[in-house]
Amino acid sequence: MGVFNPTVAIRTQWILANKVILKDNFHNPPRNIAGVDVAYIGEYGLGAAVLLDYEGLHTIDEKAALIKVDIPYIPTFLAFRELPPIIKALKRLRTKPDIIMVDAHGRMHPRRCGAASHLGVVLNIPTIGVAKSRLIGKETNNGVIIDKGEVIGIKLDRNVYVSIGHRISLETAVKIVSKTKIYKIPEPVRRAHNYAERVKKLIREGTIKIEDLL
DNA sequence: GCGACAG
DNA sequence: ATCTTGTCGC
Repeated sequence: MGVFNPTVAIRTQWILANKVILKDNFHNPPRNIAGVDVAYIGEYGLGAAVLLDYEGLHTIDEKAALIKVDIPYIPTFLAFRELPPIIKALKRLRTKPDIIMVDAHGRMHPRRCGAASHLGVVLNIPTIGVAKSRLIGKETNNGVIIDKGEVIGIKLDRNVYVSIGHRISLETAVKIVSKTKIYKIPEPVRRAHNYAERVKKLIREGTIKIEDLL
């Protein structure tokens, strides 16, 4: 594990948080939407990016990428560990996504810079954060998540947290998540997760060589 | 100081 | 996240 500097990381997050656009800033509805996720194979992080058409939610493209991960998982600093493999996989998609759904929190973060927001600002692409558990904030009876008097996200169903990533309003983010939700986990991130597991299995079986995804 | 803590 | 098989049920 390489060294990780929390002080620098915190400073970076505040800077990026201030660049987040909290209103809709993209062609709505989008033509397509991408889902991203990361699986682990030893010292490698396997980034997965799946692109679907927003209309029928059909898979248009799916790409994977491996990269060595030397940063440990530390709550509130997930982006520094998972974004490298995710960005590498995204760059392999044949089409640039209109919007990206990330398997993590966005604004629902102590410094308002969860991995979803971090990714959106760095790539300047609209993003939405979808997590399966809470990181911060308190929930009101109606599913609204609040932190320091600020609405930072919404809780759907049982354990599906939605927050904006970048260039989108919370209202629109919730609408998009709801529209792409067939099962508990919305399709973009669900497919990215399944794809990552599928590739991971092929690697373990030897069908795919690690070098081919580096 | 104590408890919480995305994946 | 990961270690791991089958099994019960719609």
